[in-house]
Amino acid sequence: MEKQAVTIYDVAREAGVSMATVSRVVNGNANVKPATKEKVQAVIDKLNYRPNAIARGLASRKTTTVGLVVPDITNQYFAELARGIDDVAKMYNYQIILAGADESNQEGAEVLDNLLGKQVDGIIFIGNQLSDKVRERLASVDMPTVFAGSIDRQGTDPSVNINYQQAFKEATDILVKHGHQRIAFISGSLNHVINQEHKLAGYQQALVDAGLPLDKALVFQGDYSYQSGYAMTNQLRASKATAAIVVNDEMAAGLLNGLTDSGVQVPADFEVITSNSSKLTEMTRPQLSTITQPIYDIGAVSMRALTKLLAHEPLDDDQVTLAHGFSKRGTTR
Amino acid sequence: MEKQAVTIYDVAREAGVSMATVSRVVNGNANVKPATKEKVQAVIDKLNYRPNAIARGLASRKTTTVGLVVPDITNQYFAELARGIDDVAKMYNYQIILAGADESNQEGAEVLDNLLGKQVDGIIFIGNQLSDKVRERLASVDMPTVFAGSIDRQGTDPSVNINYQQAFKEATDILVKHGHQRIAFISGSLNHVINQEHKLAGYQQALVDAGLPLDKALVFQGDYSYQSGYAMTNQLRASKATAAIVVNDEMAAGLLNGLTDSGVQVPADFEVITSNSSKLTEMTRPQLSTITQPIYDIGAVSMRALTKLLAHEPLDDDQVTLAHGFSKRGTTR
DNA sequence: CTGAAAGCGCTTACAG
DNA sequence: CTGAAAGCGCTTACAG
Repeated sequence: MEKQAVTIYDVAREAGVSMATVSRVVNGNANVKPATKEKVQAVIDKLNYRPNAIARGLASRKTTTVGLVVPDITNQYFAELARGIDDVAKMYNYQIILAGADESNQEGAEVLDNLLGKQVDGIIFIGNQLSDKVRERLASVDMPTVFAGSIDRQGTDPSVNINYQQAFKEATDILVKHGHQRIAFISGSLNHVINQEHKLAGYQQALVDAGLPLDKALVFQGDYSYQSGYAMTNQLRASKATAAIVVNDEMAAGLLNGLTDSGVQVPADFEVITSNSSKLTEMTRPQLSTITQPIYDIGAVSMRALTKLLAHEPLDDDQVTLAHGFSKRGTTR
Repeated sequence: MEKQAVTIYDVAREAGVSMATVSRVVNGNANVKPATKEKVQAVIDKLNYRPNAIARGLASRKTTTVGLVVPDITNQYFAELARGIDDVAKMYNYQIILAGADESNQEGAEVLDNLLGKQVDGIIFIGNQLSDKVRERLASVDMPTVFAGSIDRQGTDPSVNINYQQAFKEATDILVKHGHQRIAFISGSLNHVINQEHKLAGYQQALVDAGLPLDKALVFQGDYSYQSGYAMTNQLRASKATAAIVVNDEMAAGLLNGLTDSGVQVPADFEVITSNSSKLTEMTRPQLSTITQPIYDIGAVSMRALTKLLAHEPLDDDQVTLAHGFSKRGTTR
């Protein structure tokens, strides 16, 4: 089908040199006489030679390809991370293989196997939770891996995140200062380490510091979707909560609209803080007050870290923590 | 770095057969005695053998990899298309290489070259407009290509879309019926064929049918972003328009919020219809009335078409048109 | 600075 | 039904 146009052999013959020399020119190897280099380069241009990355990958055992494991690319947070990753990958001449891995089923391991079969040089993991199966498999092949905006139970691999616990504590503090006695925590599954050990922990710390009780009836688990946020509205109202802090923007948007639809005035009667500062936070009305995090940068820094790993350069910092902030918008007073 | 665990040679030796036989078993070739097959499979399982896709790709000249060219994965419309594409790709055991190609600069050609270097079997193109440079390059290599939710000037490659012209005509008809005399058309660049020849054409047709004048002052060009929609507000008001139809949801969300912020009541004083029915249309307040299109399916059908192309199976239909509809929500009366 | 040759891990005719 | 061998298009020591 594809007409494998010109090979390294063609340019070697045409330029009157060996394949090895062509290879050196293509790869920018210094040990080539300038005149030779020019001659070869001319032929390359003339023949419009483009090296076959597959052959190169087989011979060198490096594919300049990295796998991006991501549960759902239509999620704004993940998509913005992916954008940062892809941009930096491009800079360093890596390609991204998308590995959509729905976290709710067991396809993660299969997806990973496919990636390994493709001989990716490394992996970037985005997601709420790494399944045990996947972690096991990952460990067994010792593939360079970076976690972007994601927390692994083990914490042995490099990662880039904000300090979720601190950010959630601060956000909860704001609600506490506004006098709320019953503040809800709207989470994804609490089996996800990032929720249980980081975000929930920050929320609880703020309550404890304020002398408020920890009431389990104020902790809700959704599935990160707009719908699950919307569907939570009645339960939330029944809990007598007067404010909520939400772990992701899609659920927060759903919740906000649910509240509004059931006649609750936000922020007058109920305050909401979300936590990803994705594009969505500007689109709702009122706009969502949010913990701010540099999502694009988290992705970019993660990919940069992976390129270092692959080049065997030292990482200044294994567990990078970027700065977070808070943006007061329309859902807080 | 990577320990290339076991090769086909290892399992051949262990199973007491030739590499060729192992290859046949792995590829499900029928010409293997059941007993042999079992024996080999047992060794494969025992050694946990996973074929090296790179070597396979080199030998067979097929990589089971397709390139996905997409301008911005953080755009909801594109992301939902990508999701459909990726899901079907997974079913047919294809991997997706993400090729982010900002349409505003010239990196498209480079990105395509990278894809070709990686020996992808085919390409799915998502985007507002294919640059001439890219089209040229694409044509010169005759790579199987499918356009997903996207229009190419030539229209020679297979594509999956809705009937944009008809959809925009119908949507404009609705606004006409509501008595609007000045209906704005909020577009991306009019140099983009999909806008000029399809969406704008449908809008204009409705106006002509209704005996309304075509006023260029009512046609606006943004860059598809929320910000560009928001920034258009004042101009739009100055145009004396009382309704608008918008080519994508992010701009529509920006416009809606811009109108609301400047004290315009939507839909009482101004009606808005958007056209992608992405998740965003539910998140705004009021929720956006929208042309509905099966975005996920457009992606899925596109990828399915590509798999057929790659298997040299006939395509029932080269230019697939899926059904569209209209969903009345809060921004129309 | 340059070339000959082996090898990367597979698939694919070709024989039998 | 199975195997021996060539070949996919490169890179990489090794020599010189």
